Amino acid sequence: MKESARKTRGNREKIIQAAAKLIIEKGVANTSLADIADEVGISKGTLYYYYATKGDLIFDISVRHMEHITNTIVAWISGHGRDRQPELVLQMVIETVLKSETRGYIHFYLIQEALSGNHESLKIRFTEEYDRWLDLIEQGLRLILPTDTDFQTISRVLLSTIDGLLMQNLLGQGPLPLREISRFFADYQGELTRPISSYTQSQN
Amino acid sequence: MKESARKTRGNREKIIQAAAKLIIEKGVANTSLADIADEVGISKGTLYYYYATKGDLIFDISVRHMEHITNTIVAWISGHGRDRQPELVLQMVIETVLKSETRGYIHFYLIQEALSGNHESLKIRFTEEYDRWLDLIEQGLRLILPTDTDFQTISRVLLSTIDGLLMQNLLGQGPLPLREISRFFADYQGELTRPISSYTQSQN
Amino acid sequence: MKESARKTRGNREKIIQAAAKLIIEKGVANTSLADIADEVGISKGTLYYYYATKGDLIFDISVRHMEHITNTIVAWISGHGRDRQPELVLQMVIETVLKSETRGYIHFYLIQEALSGNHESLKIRFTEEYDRWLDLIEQGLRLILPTDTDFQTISRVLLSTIDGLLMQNLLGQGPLPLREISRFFADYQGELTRPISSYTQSQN
Amino acid sequence: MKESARKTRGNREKIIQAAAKLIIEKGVANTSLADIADEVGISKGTLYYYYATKGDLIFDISVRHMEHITNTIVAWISGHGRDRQPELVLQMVIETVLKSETRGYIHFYLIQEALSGNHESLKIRFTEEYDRWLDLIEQGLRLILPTDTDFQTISRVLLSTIDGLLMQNLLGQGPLPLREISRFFADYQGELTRPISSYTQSQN
DNA sequence: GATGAATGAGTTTTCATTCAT
DNA sequence: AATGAATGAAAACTCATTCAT
Repeated sequence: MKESARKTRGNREKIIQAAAKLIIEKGVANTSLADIADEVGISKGTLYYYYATKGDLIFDISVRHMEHITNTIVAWISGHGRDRQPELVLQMVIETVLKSETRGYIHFYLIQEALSGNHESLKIRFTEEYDRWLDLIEQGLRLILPTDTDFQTISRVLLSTIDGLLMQNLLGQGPLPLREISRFFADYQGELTRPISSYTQSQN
Repeated sequence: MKESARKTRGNREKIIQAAAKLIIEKGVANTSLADIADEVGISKGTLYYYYATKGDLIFDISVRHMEHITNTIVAWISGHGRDRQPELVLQMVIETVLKSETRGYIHFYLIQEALSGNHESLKIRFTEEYDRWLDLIEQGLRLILPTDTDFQTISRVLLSTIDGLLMQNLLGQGPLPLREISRFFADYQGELTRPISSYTQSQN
Repeated sequence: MKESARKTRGNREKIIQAAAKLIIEKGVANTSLADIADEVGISKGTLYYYYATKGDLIFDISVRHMEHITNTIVAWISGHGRDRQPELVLQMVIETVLKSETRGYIHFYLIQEALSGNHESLKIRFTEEYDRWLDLIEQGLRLILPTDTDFQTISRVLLSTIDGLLMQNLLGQGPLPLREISRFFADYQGELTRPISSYTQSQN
Repeated sequence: MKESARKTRGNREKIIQAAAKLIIEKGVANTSLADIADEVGISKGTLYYYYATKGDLIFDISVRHMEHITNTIVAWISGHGRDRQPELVLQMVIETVLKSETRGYIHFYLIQEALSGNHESLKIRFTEEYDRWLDLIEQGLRLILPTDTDFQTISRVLLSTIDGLLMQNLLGQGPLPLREISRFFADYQGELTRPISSYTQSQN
């Protein structure tokens, strides 16, 4: 019992790792279940023993990926937030996401899958998680930026910037000026209280 | 000859329009050549008369899409740049990209295709175009932001933010605070000359 | 144009014939699209050019089969009804259905498919057609049986009997006493007007 | 030993019940061994401890089903035959088969399986049992119909009618006129001795 | 220029069956 | 007795691409 349970977990892990590797290399659409099974060294049938559907597998990978991101952000906040210069903290964050080319790429491919397939639940999951990330980033920024900052907005801009940079990075855009970008956010001095001039309603 | 040349061009146009429409709705991967042919009202065989390959068609669509973006940016700079408040100009830019949900989506899907398939030349083309856009945005910002701004960095952040917001928009993230984001960029006061503190090298 | 249209129709016909043949031999479930394609001498891909779905093909075969039965019944009524002994007419009808082992079997297999798969529309179609057959049989029997017969009931019994005999025939039940069965129906003298004794309500 | 033998029998019973339930709902083809194992609450592996093959299981279910039918007919004859009006007895018989929609359906699905798969022995078994049923029905009818009836023929017609009605019932054919059909058989007055007119040989 | 027909390689998925523990 | 894990063969279906007319 214990034996097989361990085996199961081990194999699930192997499958996830193999699938993630292939997805990072080729994207979800170009990674077939046959490819994954080959990579793990099992048969397609066995793969289906662990995941009833390709979608299920992708969902599992995505959830783990999101958890990883969340954990990483949390770790930064609690561990490194206080004692460093804002700029350096930000630089670390941004670089961590982009530098690990492997980990970064999968983020894009998974979102792409959430958007292209019939994966409504995956889409929802990502949306929820983005909200969580925004909250966490806001918390983190409160530790290193002046209190009169518009934290909500800067959090959104920071998160969006990271996503955008990731995309450009994947495209092979040359070296990104990460240090300058970090400084950009660290130096932000926008006053929260200034009245907003009206152009149109801010709607989506 | 002239006759048929005109016809050819007309059909190419129809194909592109139809394909773009379908891609916006379903993404590249879920749009088959049969779908496109149907939408145009021609046969698949005819489609192949105009484009030797699905990749060729996507490439053509992409190029036109990039040109459209480039033109739009240029128009903003030359036309609207001077006479308005920075904040309003930025808000307009951002909203224009995101609001036209239709047009925006195709950008993501085309990049996705450039990254997922064997479309090295498309990837390169996108990379080059991104550089151009960065330049243009920088030019535009020089007209509305204080001269001591780090234009290069803020341009990159702005462009990345737009890409990131687009992605989140596609995911169905609720209403984005576009007005606040515009103000965020308009209010940026970071000094260009401040020395950069060293953490690590800024590389990709 | 004419050329290809003819080709299309010809191939559709070939496919239907081949599929019918295989279904008669092995039933629908045991007849794969690969089998059918092989039998016709085309590729699976080509098969899908003609029928978008296995269900579509089965539906088409079913409709043709039903039409064939309907036509057969109509032919009996109009052609042979008047001038023969009731018994002989009935015998002919019953034998025609069962004798042509080929044709008969497919009826069972198609109904089986209608019941086992997700073929709601096929089921409906069969139900409608059964109603039509009941009407037609009733018309036919009016020509050969005494006017005070309960035509509706005897039609239903006759049709059900044929279905039941078909099933038993398929099972390999030895020679069926078709001549006696025909006489059974021909000799039926039940009076329509006798009051029905009440046991319970006659509901389904 | 006794202990385990009892357990074995108990589990076999559970498996049969579960399988029967699923077959009635979905037919044999749509009932997988995994479904059955789930329904019983055992593993697929265990299922194979009790039945070496899916075919074996189906065979066992079929045999029990046939026994059930046989017992039912016998019970009618011995118990209810004598003291009622023929028509009511017949109505009861017919309704019993069709009304219990649950039980009725399995008959069709099992025959379907006997015919579609490679179940020669099952086919034979059904054929034999049909002969037995014909005999029994004949015995029963002798108790309630006039002695000059052609019992063999009417038995066959009655059995076939029931099979046919069952099929139409499954198709969803509206309410069947069961009372009228019962009366049809009860009122039959065909003389056994009338010479058969010759049309062709009565063969299958 | 245009088209209908044909194809083949690939994809996801199902499932009865086997077997070591 | 029981089970979880593994498998392989087959199934339906998709689609970019080719080609004769």
